[in-house]
Amino acid sequence: MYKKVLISDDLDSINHGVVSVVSSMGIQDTQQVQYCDDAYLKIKKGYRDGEPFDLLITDLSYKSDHRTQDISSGEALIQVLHREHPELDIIVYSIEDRHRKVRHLMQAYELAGFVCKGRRGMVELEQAIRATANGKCYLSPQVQAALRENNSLEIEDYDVELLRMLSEGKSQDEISAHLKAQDIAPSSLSSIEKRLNKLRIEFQARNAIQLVAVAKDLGII
Amino acid sequence: MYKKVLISDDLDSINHGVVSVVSSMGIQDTQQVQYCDDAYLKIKKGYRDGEPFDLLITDLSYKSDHRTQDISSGEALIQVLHREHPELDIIVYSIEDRHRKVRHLMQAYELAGFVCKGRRGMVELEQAIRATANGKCYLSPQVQAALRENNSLEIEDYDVELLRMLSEGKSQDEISAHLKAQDIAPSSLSSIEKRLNKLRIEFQARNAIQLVAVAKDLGII
DNA sequence: TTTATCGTTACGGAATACCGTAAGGATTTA
DNA sequence: TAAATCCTTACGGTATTCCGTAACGATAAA
Repeated sequence: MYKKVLISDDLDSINHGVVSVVSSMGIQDTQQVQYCDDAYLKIKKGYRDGEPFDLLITDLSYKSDHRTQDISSGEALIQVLHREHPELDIIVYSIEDRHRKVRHLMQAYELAGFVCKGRRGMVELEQAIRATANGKCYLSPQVQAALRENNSLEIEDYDVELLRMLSEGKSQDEISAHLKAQDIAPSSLSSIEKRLNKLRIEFQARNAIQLVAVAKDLGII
Repeated sequence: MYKKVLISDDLDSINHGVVSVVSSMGIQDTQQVQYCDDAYLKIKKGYRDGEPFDLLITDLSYKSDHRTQDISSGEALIQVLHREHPELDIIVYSIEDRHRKVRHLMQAYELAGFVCKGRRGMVELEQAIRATANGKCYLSPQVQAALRENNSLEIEDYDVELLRMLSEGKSQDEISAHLKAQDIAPSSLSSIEKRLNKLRIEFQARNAIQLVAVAKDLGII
């Protein structure tokens, strides 16, 4: 079982609940933070002092406030920690349940677990801690299918950029000009049309308006 | 001070935190539910038994699951309770902090308070309970400006419906036909164009794509 | 090397969105 | 009542999107 656990969530009510779950499992050394930067510093300090954390439970979204942060999102925190300390177990505890996103996170950062906040979130979180402490990977039931699916058509950064510019009101002509100016290929109006057409088919959208709406719903932009 | 409090939030971790706040204030009779329908039934039962709740603390968004619900959102719950029991104090405890939405809820349903889930959410919730128990209205600091602002141009249900249909990929022609079929006026293509043009100006959008994107960001659709 | 495939670009036509103008009707104001 | 204002609708022109076709070059396969 884990000895030293760090809990990071910006909402105090969530943090309160998670701490009580972890404590009730007999883990003595639990600390909690509300900012990603604090989480990073605490984990770094743990390594420096020779008493490293062996589990991080973190949210994904952190509301920004008056305190300016170097690390402003849970994913950014996970990314840097996975790079610098790949042996640290990380469980995401988030409202996120979109399979595409879950799969991306699990695979890109080799997460120990992913628990969806929900009606049984605390119960599942306890199961996740027990499982991952034994080296097993844990996923909340509603996202267990995430890893099995292989959405053949992956969205590239280029597509996201197209969708983003569309959502900012740029015409396809302007997008073409912008890409040309930045030496990004393909940049022709025709190529942009073609790519957007592919995206429309993929997301079953009838026009660019619905495409952007769907992309927003899916969290792509 | 309140004697009997009902807490409603679909996330168990949030509920856990709110219960501990309320209990720590010395309120003995606190109950909690995770579905809007349950909240409604419990409150109804309280009145029937002659021991009504005098405060409801509720979230706004409830994730739907296998249990089909008559009341599927916090706003729907608030609406029906405000109509049937206008004397019941209601505090919303939500992640929502968009002023337009907060103002709408506060004014339409005469809420006792609105607390934003955040880093100090539990502290603010306690303040809110103390304030509203004394008949005062409470708003979290970050939304206190909501009531003072008077966004002159209000969005009507009609506009929302237009934006919703746009986001579903309908052409303006199809929207016109749909409105005509439902005997909703104005329904001419020209009127729809004009109305969308007004919305574009209001939201500073360059075209319908950006308009829908902005409307989604603002939570209008 | 030759062939096939894929990605990029160009072009043209149809559909749709965007934008100004104006007529007619309903409502409000003088 | 008469005038002014606002709302709805129609119309026409331009811009943009949508969609099919095709040429061209790069890369991969035979």
